[in-house]
Amino acid sequence: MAQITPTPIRLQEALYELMWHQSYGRVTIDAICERAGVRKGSFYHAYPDKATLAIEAFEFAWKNEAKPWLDDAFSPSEAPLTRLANWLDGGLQKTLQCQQEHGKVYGCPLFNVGSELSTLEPTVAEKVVEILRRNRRYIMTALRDAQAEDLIEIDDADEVARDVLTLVEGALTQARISNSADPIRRLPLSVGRLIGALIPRPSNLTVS
Amino acid sequence: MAQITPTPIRLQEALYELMWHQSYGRVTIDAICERAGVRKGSFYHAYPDKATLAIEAFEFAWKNEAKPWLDDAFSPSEAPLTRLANWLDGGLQKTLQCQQEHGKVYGCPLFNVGSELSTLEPTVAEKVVEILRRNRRYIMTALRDAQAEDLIEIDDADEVARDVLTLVEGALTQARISNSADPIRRLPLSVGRLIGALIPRPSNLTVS
DNA sequence: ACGCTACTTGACTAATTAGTCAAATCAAGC
DNA sequence: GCTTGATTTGACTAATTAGTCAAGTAGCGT
Repeated sequence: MAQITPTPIRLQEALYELMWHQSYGRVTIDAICERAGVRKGSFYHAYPDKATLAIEAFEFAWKNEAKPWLDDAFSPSEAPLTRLANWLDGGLQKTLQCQQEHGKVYGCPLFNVGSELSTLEPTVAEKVVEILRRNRRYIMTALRDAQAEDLIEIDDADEVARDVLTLVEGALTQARISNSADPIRRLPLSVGRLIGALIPRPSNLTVS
Repeated sequence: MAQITPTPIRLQEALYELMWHQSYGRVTIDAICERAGVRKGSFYHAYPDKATLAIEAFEFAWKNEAKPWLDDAFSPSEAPLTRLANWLDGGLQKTLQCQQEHGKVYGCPLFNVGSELSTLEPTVAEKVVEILRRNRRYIMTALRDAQAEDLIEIDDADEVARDVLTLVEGALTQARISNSADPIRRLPLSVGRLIGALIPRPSNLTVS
């Protein structure tokens, strides 16, 4: 078959979406193959197991979705706190769009799957930690700039960046559990409280 | 067999610990029965399915573990911010003890399982939401008292209580994913930042 | 056109798992 | 001690699932 997209990529996309919408454990190899339009033999030709595929799926999603989005939202061309606003607003918009389409709030696949697999598939959990760390760098940079421009007063940008990410991921998980976007809607105020400043309105109104 | 503990309770305890240490999806009925020392027929005599058992397991754990602990930590006999300190420190101590025993940090079963099941078993997720709400009330009460005693300055105790719980649950999940108690260790400072006050030392040094 | 390699297919096995059920056992009242 | 109802047991079925493999096919360089 002359597939438009190569098999490994289709498998990555299939597992990524399935485990985000359901859970890692609930997704069978058969389900991945069905969604990817591929037979099981091809799966095992491309990957030795589900965990290996999951790791590549996360990396693929980072490179093709998360990173471009974050690079845009956290562009140094914007004022530091506006970057945070763009990021939070972008997440909310994505959530609302997804909610309209599927009737569900799915939260953050990294956090969901990472928490599910930490004790069962350490290699996947390690990948999650790595990507979360990449996320944190964006926040830290913005906070440092905000501090340098006297927009906020914090002692340790790294520590506060951890807290911001923790709060945001916590809210995304709350949103998933309660199937409601409200915890995400509240985030600008909440993050503002945490860093001791008002998060402005976002500048960037595009949604992918 | 004259079991010391009745079968339903043993099943609840078995599933609770297994799904906390592993994940809900990974735990089979057989595994529950084995750990409870009970045959599968008895399981189906006591419960129609795993989800129903999970809901009762959460309620059981609330009544017998969480509530007594929270009632103690958040006792109005203590100063409001000391209550928060007791709560956070108690969680850390539990985590460290568990880490010493099993070599793993498991985080919060409510949040882990809630996030895993929100799209798959809504009834279980609803139970999780309910118990999280109970948790929030303790925080809210302490914050109101702190506000009344001019220890903190917040506009809406309910909103801030949500943020505190979100931050704490987020940190517990981070701790699970990275298998490290550090995110929990940081919590007094982080929560202090969020409510704009220094969390004092805990008064209560007992660990169950 | 030929041959080589990489990929795909479908049919297969073995193992796990949820769920059922009739028979056996227990506990409690009489 | 007997009866009755609740509980437990172990053996069973049917379905799902991971993983294998020999044979087939497509694509590419020559």
